[in-house]
Amino acid sequence: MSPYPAQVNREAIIRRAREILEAQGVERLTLQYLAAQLGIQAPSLYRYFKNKNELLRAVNEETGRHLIAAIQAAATRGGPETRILNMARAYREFARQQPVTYSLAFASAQPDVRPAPDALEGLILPIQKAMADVVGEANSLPALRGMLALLHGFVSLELSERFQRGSDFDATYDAVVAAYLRGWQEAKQTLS
Amino acid sequence: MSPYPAQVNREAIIRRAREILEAQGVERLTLQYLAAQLGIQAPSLYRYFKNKNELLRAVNEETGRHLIAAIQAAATRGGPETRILNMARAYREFARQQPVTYSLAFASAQPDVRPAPDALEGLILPIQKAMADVVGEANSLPALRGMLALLHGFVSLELSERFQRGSDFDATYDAVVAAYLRGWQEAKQTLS
DNA sequence: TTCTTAAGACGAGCAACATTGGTTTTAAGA
DNA sequence: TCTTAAAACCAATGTTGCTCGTCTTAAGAA
Repeated sequence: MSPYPAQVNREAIIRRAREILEAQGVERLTLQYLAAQLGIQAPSLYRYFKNKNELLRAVNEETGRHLIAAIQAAATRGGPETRILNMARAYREFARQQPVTYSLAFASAQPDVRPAPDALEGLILPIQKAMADVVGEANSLPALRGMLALLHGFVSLELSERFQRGSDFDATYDAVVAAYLRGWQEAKQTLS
Repeated sequence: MSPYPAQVNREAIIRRAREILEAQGVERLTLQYLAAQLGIQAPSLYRYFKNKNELLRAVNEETGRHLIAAIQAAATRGGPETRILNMARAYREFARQQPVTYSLAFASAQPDVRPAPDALEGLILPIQKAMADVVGEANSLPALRGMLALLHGFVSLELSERFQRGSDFDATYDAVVAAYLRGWQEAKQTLS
């Protein structure tokens, strides 16, 4: 096909970039270093990505796909409350296992490195579904948004060590998610 | 006192840096540009800050102080639930009015630019106090953490436009905060 | 008033970085 | 064997954070 078999491709670049991120941190992910790890020169990366931000966006969308997979795998069985708790745990587990890529993908202020919104739909859908079962269709959307905020907020604060340390985050997390759900269920009973 | 009256000082530098941040974005806050806006040269800034990260940390701690003032001003009157709702609204209002500085201070992944934990104690205390009144002392700490997560998470997702647009965020926010509080109150009743 | 002094500002320059343009290398297909 | 075009490279540029040594200036001592 091609008159010059490529030594790399987008997938390989993204994979290596994510490895560098988790193993050595964001600041080590320079184009020079990434290229060197791939056995090529930095300018060659521009064959595959318009610029560094586009590369980062691709990395973040890959992170999004992994997170989606983790969420979906956690929502296989049980009632809606159980599924939500399991998804919430999987969400936090994912962020704790891949803190650098998670932060880069979901806590970055830069607009042009964020995953495209529709690339994250698979993340929202299973949670939305279970939430609708728990709190009812009427409150489904605001309840979902609060849940996403709660998960992302807790994980962000935990990763950036803004909680005072010393207590059991696992139990706190479960309790917080449960409390939030209870609050919406209470509303449901009140309104119906 | 000094044999050479300074043309700038830490406060003036921090103030100008925050102006640049909100008016022109993070990427415009380079040492060269900041210095030029102050009428000095970039190397002179190193008289006042060890490096750029220390400058950013000072900027973020100033942002923290402003946020604390806004929170405290919002918690002056009313019962605990009212105070919490008002503080939550003030928190979001602050972040919406100063999105760049807020994101830099509280959504940044860089550890060494984050405000020192004890610099944010004034932020936590009033919320903690009101939370204790609402959910009881026993659950006070986990409930507080969940509340902080909820506020920060909601604001972060809203600022980074990760909610699908089109609905009333004001009402959603209030409803979400109220639901979370209700959930803990429910637990209190159940346990007592 | 003159002199000493040290803080404050500057100029020059470095290394790391992303990015670009032009050139060379390579292997597939004619 | 020759043509071709993709892939990789080399050289170079502009920007950035940062350092070093030097000069400038006004306060306080003489």
